[in-house]
Amino acid sequence: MSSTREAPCCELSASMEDYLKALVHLEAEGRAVTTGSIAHRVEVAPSSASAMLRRLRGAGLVEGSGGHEVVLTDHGRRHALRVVRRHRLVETFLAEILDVPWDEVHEEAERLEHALSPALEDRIATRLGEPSHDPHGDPIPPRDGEHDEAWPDPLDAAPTGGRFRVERVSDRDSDALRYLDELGVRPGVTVGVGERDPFGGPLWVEVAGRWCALGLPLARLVHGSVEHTEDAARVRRSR
Amino acid sequence: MSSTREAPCCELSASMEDYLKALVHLEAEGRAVTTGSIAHRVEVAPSSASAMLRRLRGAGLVEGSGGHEVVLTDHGRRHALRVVRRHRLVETFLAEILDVPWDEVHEEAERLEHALSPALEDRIATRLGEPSHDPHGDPIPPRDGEHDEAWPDPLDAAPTGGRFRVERVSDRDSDALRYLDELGVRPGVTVGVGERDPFGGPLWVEVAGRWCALGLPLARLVHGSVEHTEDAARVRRSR
DNA sequence: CCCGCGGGTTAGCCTCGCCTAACGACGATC
DNA sequence: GATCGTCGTTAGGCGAGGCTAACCCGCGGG
Repeated sequence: MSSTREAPCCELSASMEDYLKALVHLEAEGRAVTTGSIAHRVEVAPSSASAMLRRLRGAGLVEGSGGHEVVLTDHGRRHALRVVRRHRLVETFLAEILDVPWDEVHEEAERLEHALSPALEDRIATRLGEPSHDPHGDPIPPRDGEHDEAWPDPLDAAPTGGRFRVERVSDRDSDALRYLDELGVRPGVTVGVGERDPFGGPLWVEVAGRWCALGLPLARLVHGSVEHTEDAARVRRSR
Repeated sequence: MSSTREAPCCELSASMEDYLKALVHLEAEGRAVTTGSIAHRVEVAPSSASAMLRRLRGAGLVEGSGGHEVVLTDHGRRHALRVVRRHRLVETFLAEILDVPWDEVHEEAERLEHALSPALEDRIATRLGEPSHDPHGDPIPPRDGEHDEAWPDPLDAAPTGGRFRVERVSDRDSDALRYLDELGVRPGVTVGVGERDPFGGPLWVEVAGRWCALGLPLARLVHGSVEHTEDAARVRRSR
């Protein structure tokens, strides 16, 4: 039972797992992976992140080489992806088996992911048929092996006039999720991309025949890929 | 998100929940509820239990009045039963929905019970049809209202020659559970009570037509009630 | 009557994870 | 080239929850 005398590396605290997860996410979003961005992500003072990074370095999960760059070691990445896998399996499980609405599953999974044994993780995966994506369209890392966490393009960068296939929606804002769900914007849905109003105005999209205006912050939560890639390349790199 | 500024009483730490659970269990088993027995139950040094009891007293969950007796307040009992409810709901859920074998559910639930939101607790209960008992036959406390945690009689006190209906099996020893399961001793099963070998020898019971010998420690894990209560009263109080 | 012993508490210490405040280093700016 | 933010780290604390060692109290036995 003691948390002290375990294998020197295999039992991570819930906090450590949260930091590892944050590292994977920042990396995947292409953001800088620095003490500050990590602190912001896990909602903690920079000094706290600094201390935790020292601990993670000590555990061989992270390499910082003393400089500014923070990089997961192979070992650290394996652990981190494991946590992400558990999180997304739980989300999928809650949505499919218990009908928890997709805007609530994230918060629940945030706590449950730390309480799942490997055996239970396997059972859930099996029960769900080894799903590849969670309810938000996030890819579920495999038990072991390669995993691509990269995000498709954001909706706000899609070319006007094109069709955009929604593949993945950020799960970090529950209210936004609920709103998008009401509008019908979900992974798997294809929407029409309309005008972008000037001066930071909304982006007009057509969902199931209805036009609606999405504020930029909202549009940026929606990711996917452009269908009929005629002349899209130019617009796509407009940011 | 912060664990600091919540309602001053409503969010209990996982440790506190474990202690509250221990209190309910000791009480139900008729054992003395003292610092020592609590410490033993939560596998902690007596001094640690002492400190925690001070905290629980401070939170108005426990009354000790300074003397030796440790008693749950109404408030404390409500919280404690809530934890027990979550634990047993999780056990039932794991067994029914994920086919986790009954000797494993306890350990998993031990961690998951602290990570369940009230909403999820309700969803699980609903999904399972508001079950009244978990896989070991332990009664699940209702959402609110009265609850009887008392144990039926132990098998080792059943009168020789009678029939004994198994109602509840202690979930604390996983190996024992697995063994009992192999023998066919489960809640709902009725066994025949045979001779008790002398000098602490095993108790012979007949399960589904087969006779097997249960050591006393094992027999004491099995609880239930005597069927055909002819002349049982005498034997039942023999300890 | 006193002694020993079992059980509870106190004292003192540790780790983890968080905080704020102060400090230092580095790049942009004047 | 001096100055000022922006970042990161260090220093110093705090609370929760553990531990060991020492102490204290009450009770049964000699």
